[in-house]
Amino acid sequence: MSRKQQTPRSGPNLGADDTGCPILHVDMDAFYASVELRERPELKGTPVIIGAPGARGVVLSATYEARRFGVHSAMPMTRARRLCPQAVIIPPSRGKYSEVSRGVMEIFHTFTPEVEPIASDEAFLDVGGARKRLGPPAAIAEMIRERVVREHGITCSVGVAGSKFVAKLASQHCKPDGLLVVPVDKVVDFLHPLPVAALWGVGERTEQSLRRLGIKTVGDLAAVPVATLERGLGQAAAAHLSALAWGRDERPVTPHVPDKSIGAEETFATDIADPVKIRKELLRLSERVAARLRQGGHLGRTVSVKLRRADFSTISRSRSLHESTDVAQVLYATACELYTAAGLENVRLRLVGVRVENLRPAEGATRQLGLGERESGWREAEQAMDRAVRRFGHDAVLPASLVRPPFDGIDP
DNA sequence: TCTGGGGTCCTTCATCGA
DNA sequence: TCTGTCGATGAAGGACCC
Repeated sequence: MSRKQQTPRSGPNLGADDTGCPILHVDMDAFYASVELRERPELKGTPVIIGAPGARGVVLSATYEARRFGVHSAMPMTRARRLCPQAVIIPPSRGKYSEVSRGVMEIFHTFTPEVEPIASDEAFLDVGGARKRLGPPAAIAEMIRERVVREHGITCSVGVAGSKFVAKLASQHCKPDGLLVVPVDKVVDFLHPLPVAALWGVGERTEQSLRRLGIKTVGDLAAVPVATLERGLGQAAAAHLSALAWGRDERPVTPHVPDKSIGAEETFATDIADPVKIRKELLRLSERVAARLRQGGHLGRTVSVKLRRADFSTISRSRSLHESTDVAQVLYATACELYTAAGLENVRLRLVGVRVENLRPAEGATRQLGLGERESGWREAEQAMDRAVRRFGHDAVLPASLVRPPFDGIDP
């Protein structure tokens, strides 16, 4: 589901030399749209856009027929509809995509345990250890593509290379439904004609900065001394991009990357200034985040709130607690304090968010009460809520303030 | 044109203790 | 005792990714 412009696709090159190319990047083609089209085959070959039809949605995925009209992921739905009025709009059903994603990831694991998922629709695989058993990487890539189509009815593209970053560019290059091997001795030839925006880490802003330095292609970037880049981009980005421009990327495929933060946010259908309604939303988000913390076995120590004004300017405020928590009431109380301290009460907001950082495993963590503090019982109450939700479904238990009285006329 | 939601990483700045 | 410096840490914001 890459949002970057795709470079022209090349034909399959199964015959290319894949020696020293154990890394595969597998990327589903127009993932959400492809999943929907399995149930709506009559829409195949037509423009289809996946996205919430409401006023403030963005495009989550679009078929290649819709992309021909300039529609792409993350584009506001209003604009997408203007560009392609004949497109069929399908609201997303995330549960369905998660299910297919799980199935596809299971297929990957039958080839190698070295699978690093980077999104629901893409993953890196290191098949270096599978060569003896299954053959060379390009052959494995072709087997994976064949199984994904056969078992899930959707296509994917696979890049095969010596590093993650080149494999990723290769899969973008051969989309849709393609396979591209970039042999070790052809990496520089492959990279240097590409636009700098193709590189991982170069978004709109960085592209502008590079353009000011006269850099348009990866080859241009490679020719510029790191010290010059540092002045425009900062130390880390300069070193990173300079290495990538020469195809240097030592990052291994890492199957288990621990979570660093968990959060939830909500954009309102219309802007809200009423602090009572904002706090209600903070409670709802705190409940969601805390439930996910408990589900994942995490405790978090830093609580941050995100507040986006009607003009889209965004501020965040955070506070580290004395002790890590997974209790919604603690998150909520902190979020409310941060909201009040930010001085945005009665200011029109379009989005609020709650996030918890500095995570650590809940297992084995000791709960230390502060001087004079009494056990509140919230944690036990919320764990009981978790059990009820697992048994009876999502709306089985809610904090009283989130229970909507009948006909109260207030937007949720 | 009017911008979702869930994340990671980096930079800058302030503060604090040694 | 005062001042400067340095590193660690926390907070805020921004850019980027899918």
